[in-house]
Amino acid sequence: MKCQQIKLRTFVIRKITMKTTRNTAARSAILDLINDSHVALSQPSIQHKLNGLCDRVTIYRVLDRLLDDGLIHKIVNVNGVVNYAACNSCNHKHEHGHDHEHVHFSCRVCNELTCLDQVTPSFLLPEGFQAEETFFTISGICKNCQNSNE
Amino acid sequence: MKCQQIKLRTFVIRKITMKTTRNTAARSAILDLINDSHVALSQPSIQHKLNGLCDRVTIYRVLDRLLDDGLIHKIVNVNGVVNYAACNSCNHKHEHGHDHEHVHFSCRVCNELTCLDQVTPSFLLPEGFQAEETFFTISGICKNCQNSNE
DNA sequence: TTAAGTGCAAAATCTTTGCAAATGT
DNA sequence: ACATTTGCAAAGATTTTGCACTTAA
Repeated sequence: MKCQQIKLRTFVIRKITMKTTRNTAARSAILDLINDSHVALSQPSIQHKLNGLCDRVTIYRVLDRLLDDGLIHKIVNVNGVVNYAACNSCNHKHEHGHDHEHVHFSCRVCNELTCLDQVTPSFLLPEGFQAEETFFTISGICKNCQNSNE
Repeated sequence: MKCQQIKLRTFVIRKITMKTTRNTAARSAILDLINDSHVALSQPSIQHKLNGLCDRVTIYRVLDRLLDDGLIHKIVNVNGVVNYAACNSCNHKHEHGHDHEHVHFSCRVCNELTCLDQVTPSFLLPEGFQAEETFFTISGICKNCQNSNE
């Protein structure tokens, strides 16, 4: 309860002060990486791909900023690892976070996390529960690994 | 790929050697806690409830063992926190993990994670993807918080 | 008795914070 | 010029590992 209020307040402050976003090397490198990737990337994998271009901490901060700016979204994989992906299919309509009604697929073999923008599961909630966001991840074997196994 | 093989091997060894499970104080206390809870519990919340009865590390190890024995299942909440719940509705039919087709509900207000055993979403995967397990979590406001808000 | 389980200390991982220096606009 | 962003060091938080000690069966 308290936590929610604090978050909301921070958000309002950011919008009022209207900080300008600077196009730094770190920011564009990270954004390019995420935009060019067909799978979601974790901080460690981004760090590895950047290969020392910038500090560990900078990556965390840039990712937070990109989230804030609505350019990427955050997906927690089934193993608890946080991943980031480009916001192609979001329409930002929810009050509490973006609209990410689409499903994610977590491959057991290559361990990659893919957005399945087309898939929208249907479900019926029991009385009394009010849904705001869905986090649907299906694990199994992805297209690539399936094909390369034949 | 390599990781998968190692995991499989460990699993086989455990089944062959057939270790006997000892009914220790820690194990039964933790299992009781999880069985008696209507929501999923995280390691920190279990540790708090046990109030120093056993070591932090023991809790991790007992939880691993209970998972292994199929008495509990693991749910990663939308914030990445790992939770554990009793295996009431599992039917253990999958080769890669249990069958947890049911949905979990994560409450934004009380932060509790509940199993919705009745709910089974339907979806259609794109060609090439092979589903084995589903990890479906819906966040919003749970029954309790909805009611207490009226 | 003795293998399984535990406690403690220490390491490993991932993430956040504070502050001074660097940099984009 | 100056507010934003970065790097570094350090702290937090969570989970794992090694090893000697304890305990259930």
